Amino acid sequence: MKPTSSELNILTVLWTDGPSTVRHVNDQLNKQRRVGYTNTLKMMQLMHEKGLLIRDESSRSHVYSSAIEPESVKRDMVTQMVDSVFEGSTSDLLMHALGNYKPSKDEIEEIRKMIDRLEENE
Amino acid sequence: MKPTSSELNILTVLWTDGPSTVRHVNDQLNKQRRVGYTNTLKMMQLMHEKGLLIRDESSRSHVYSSAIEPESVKRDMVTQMVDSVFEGSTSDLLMHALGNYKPSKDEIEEIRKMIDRLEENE
DNA sequence: ATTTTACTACGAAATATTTCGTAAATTAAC
DNA sequence: GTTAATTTACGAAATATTTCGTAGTAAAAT
Repeated sequence: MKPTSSELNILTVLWTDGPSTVRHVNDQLNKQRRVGYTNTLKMMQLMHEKGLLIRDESSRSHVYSSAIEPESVKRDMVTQMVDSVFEGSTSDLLMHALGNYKPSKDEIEEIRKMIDRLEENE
Repeated sequence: MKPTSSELNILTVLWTDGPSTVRHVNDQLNKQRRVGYTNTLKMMQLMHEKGLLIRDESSRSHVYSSAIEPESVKRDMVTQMVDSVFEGSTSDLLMHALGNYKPSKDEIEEIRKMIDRLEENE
């Protein structure tokens, strides 16, 4: 699954706030940039048709929720990025991500643990 | 700089093979997927207008090269990805990248070194 | 010199993505 | 019950991206 930029904005709201009306999603989006209500509505209707969103029509204000898990989207986007930009090299991506990153001590420890775990699985 | 998908394909060829004619780029692209010559030509002309490519017109077959460094594009794309998908958390991206990754011992060592270097800079 | 080949220029078509306007329907307010 | 407010439906416009067809031009081959 490779959502477009606008779709991703909507998904992020739903992942964060849970099932929501168009009104709520639109309000959240407008904290970042101006976007019209019918615009958001149309996007969410299209996403519903695509199977990206689930819609509960039982009440007048339809309640939408994400049909896909954030983990799966994140995984796919990392994979796609590695393939398209880093020529298949995950370690190259890691190098770049680490390159312009100032992690806290805690985060560094977390990363170390992750690597230790990887090493054990050989 | 946030090149589109097609633009990225062309840039990758130029980064790998250096300054090239449209013919060469098109040949390389066709190893992956069918794409017409004029299609590639048009893309590269547009990219030239945008300032994404440099064009040497001295010989009949124009020779194009990338106007931007791969490092800078990679950096920008990682940043953009962190912002749009991982809500600003680089370590979240790292976790996902490490998550579905089976690195070799050498690569693990390389990553360790990178982390050690980060820790020193505190 | 004539024909063939390869390339660029140009415009437009095709597709995908995003945005908007208007009408119809339902609920809420008065 | 009428009016006002909110929501969805629908269609279309606007924009961005990708693909293609044709014509003109220069070089190469014969």
